[in-house]
Amino acid sequence: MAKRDEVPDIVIGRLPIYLRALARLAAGGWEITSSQKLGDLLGVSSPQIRKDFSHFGEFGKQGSGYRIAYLREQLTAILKVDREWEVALVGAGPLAEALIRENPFAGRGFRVVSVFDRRPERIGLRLGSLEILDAQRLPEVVRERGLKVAVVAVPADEAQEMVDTLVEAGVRAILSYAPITLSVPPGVRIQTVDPAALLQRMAYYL
Amino acid sequence: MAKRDEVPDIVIGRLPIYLRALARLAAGGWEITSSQKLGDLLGVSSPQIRKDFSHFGEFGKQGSGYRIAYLREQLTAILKVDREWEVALVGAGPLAEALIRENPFAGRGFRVVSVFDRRPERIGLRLGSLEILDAQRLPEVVRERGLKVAVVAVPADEAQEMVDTLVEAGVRAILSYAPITLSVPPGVRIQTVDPAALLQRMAYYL
DNA sequence: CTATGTGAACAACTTCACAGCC
DNA sequence: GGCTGTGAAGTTGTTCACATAG
Repeated sequence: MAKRDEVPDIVIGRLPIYLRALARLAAGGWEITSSQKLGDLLGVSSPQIRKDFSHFGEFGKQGSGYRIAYLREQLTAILKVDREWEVALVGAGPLAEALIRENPFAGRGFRVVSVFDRRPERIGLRLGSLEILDAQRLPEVVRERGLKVAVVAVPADEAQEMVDTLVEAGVRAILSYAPITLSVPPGVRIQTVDPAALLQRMAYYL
Repeated sequence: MAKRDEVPDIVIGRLPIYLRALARLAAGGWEITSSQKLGDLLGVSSPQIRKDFSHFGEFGKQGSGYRIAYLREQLTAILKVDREWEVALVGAGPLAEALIRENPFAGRGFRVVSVFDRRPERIGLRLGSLEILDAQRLPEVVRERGLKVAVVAVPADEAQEMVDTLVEAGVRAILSYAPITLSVPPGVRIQTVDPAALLQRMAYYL
């Protein structure tokens, strides 16, 4: 039962969370789970989880629950992370270095394949196994490799310009670490990581 | 008109975004703005913004709009970021290093005052001006300094343990970079930064 | 005439509760 | 008996539209 027709974005946003939890359950040796168990683990109600899944199909067995391996397959396919997207990393500062070193995208559908910086003193250096390229070559490389995904880790004043360049070159999903709201044309997605904003949100309750 | 009685958390979550935009407007020399202008800048509807503010008071002038300086004062006070919260940073890997070097919390109400790591080879080293302390001393330092806020940047398997220790020592707001759902008791807030989850969320639309 | 602040109308999301299947 | 999948009910959040103030 399900059309992928108009699934609310808020539901899409929870699928990666479910995937995270399922990966851990699988790593812990579990093969089966239930909406109840998953919900307890995540602080989400069990009907919420069942309703979320129901937008895409019927993944469980009544009476027993969900086979974890199968559910992961389904969710990764829905999110299109059952493949590895090549990612451009724009900005080669300390944060970019941390991203390359700790690689939080590993095993989650993304792999950084090229790094760019505009500062002459950084161009040509290596970050992990990647050579830092001149930001001027960004459009060329994005187009040649057909990159659709990028991570932006440049100062706030340069971010919009970089985003415009990326979009122009064909990128359609951008993760930005610049603490500003960026504008993109329809059909392009952008998400901002703003740790200070998250702290401020929590400070209200202190 | 307003009780701060029961303001929806989703509204609280937007205040830092408004603050970000106001800071930029102020930096650009603007003194006055309107819900319309702010909304255009942020991709939010103008009634949304007015309604959000109305939970806390009346900050504007009919006919003219909002004085940016005054609005910033009010919002920082509401979020309790009109002061500087001292923050414990747990985990001294590359990500922690990037946080210290790029300091995304500067000017936004938070300052990292101590860094901890459990690995003997890292203890005693410096990160910026801070000496990396033995994670064993965490409860002691948190208690002595009365820290209420912490950032967790340790591997996923160690995160829950660190969170428990922090909470036990009195921390009440935690920002975690571990890609797992962590559990905290009532009265303690936690937010997770999971860049891979954000990318996965966007991948759905590719 | 412009732009806020806000009840009332509307839309979106979540939870309930139960039929149906394992 | 246990747990899913799902319409219907309930709740929460957003937008409208206008009275009101500058």
